[in-house]
Amino acid sequence: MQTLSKNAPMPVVRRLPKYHRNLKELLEEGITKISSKDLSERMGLTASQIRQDLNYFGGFGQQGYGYNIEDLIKVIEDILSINNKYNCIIIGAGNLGKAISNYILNLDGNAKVLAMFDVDAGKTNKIFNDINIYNMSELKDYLKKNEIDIAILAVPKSSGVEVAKDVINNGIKSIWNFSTADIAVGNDIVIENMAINESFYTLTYLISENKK
Amino acid sequence: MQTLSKNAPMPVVRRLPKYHRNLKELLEEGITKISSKDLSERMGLTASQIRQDLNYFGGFGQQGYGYNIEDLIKVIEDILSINNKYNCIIIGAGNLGKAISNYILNLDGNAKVLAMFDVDAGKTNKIFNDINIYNMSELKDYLKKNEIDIAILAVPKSSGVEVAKDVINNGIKSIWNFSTADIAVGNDIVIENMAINESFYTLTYLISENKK
DNA sequence: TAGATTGTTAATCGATTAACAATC
DNA sequence: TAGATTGTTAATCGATTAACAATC
Repeated sequence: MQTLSKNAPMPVVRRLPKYHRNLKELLEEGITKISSKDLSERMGLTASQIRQDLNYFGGFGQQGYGYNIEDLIKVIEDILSINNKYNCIIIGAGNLGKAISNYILNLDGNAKVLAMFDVDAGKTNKIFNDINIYNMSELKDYLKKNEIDIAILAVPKSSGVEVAKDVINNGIKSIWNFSTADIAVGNDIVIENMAINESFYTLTYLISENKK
Repeated sequence: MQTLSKNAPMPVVRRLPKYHRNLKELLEEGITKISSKDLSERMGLTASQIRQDLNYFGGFGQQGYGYNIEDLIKVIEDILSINNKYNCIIIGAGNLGKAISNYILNLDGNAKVLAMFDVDAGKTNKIFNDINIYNMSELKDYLKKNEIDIAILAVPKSSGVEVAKDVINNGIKSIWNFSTADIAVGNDIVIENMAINESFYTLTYLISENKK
């Protein structure tokens, strides 16, 4: 199916995974079609927003009927490129790196962790989830020999910027950053931050507001 | 200092931790004052936005001078309630729960994990970061006997909703949710989601856009 | 005082909601 | 056909940027 993006706004893009998740759940419940109104009630959005969001990418519904759930799931997967294969490495083999490895393992096989890296000799030369944990000194060589799509940063703040530079210098074009470091990248590099600090301090703000 | 919030918009609130982080770094570099213009260049925002953001909470700068960094840090910490004490428990003592425990340990002592819980007998009755890991069956009793501010959910999607209900039924008012479950809460409960799915699929979207 | 920079108002831009004609 | 619901345009709302008078 042709889904020509008219450069959708990021708030719209970030809602797509939520649509995807809810539609998958509906399908599991045995439901095959849904109207924007019913979906809006389930998700706590307006029906108008759902129709507006989807129409950034195309007209996937049918007047008088609604949306076919199975079709819509495929469309969204197509837009988000969920079903491509992503080869990943994780830098940092502590609890965080391992937790991310578990998360990716539970994904439907579209992403795969091919290697993990750590500076700590106590963590390297081991296997986790069938994945080799290499020493950081082997990173450069590894990236030369393997086609890696995504470098996942699970390192302390102190080494975040340096590690990011390292992987970019060795050809990495996309970074998923779990470190609390502020990483500035050039225009041809994609970075997505899991901003744990922002999240925690937003929570403490909301707690204090909630008490008022 | 009086900082009367005129109900600041959430995008502003979520930028405050970034201001905080950058100001802390500047202070460490030995800088004591900064103009909105200089800060905007450092952070990649507009000077206007910075002034606008801060003025939701009060006038903390000085014409012709700029902002005193130390003072501004304190103001932001006050707004975000960073320096309150937060007693936390973590549900889920796998790699994710442990990673979160490490993160909180590295915070400046404002938050503390008092207990961890798990269903897996192989993980319970152990100690991690000096924290006891209890069985989930002990949760209810624990919450009766201890004043807990934040329940952190590091459980699989399948049990997310149920565990959230559990903690709320036992008096918890704030949840930091790392599970991929969609958790709906009442109006008096605060929830902050670390939406890993949204983040990953946004990354895959950006990667595909980047290739165009 | 002159220069710098804020706080704040006004203008613009973007995102969400409402409305409704098109159409299944 | 009548009813339902989309796709899309218009209206509203909110957030960002620009401009500038106030003032340190």
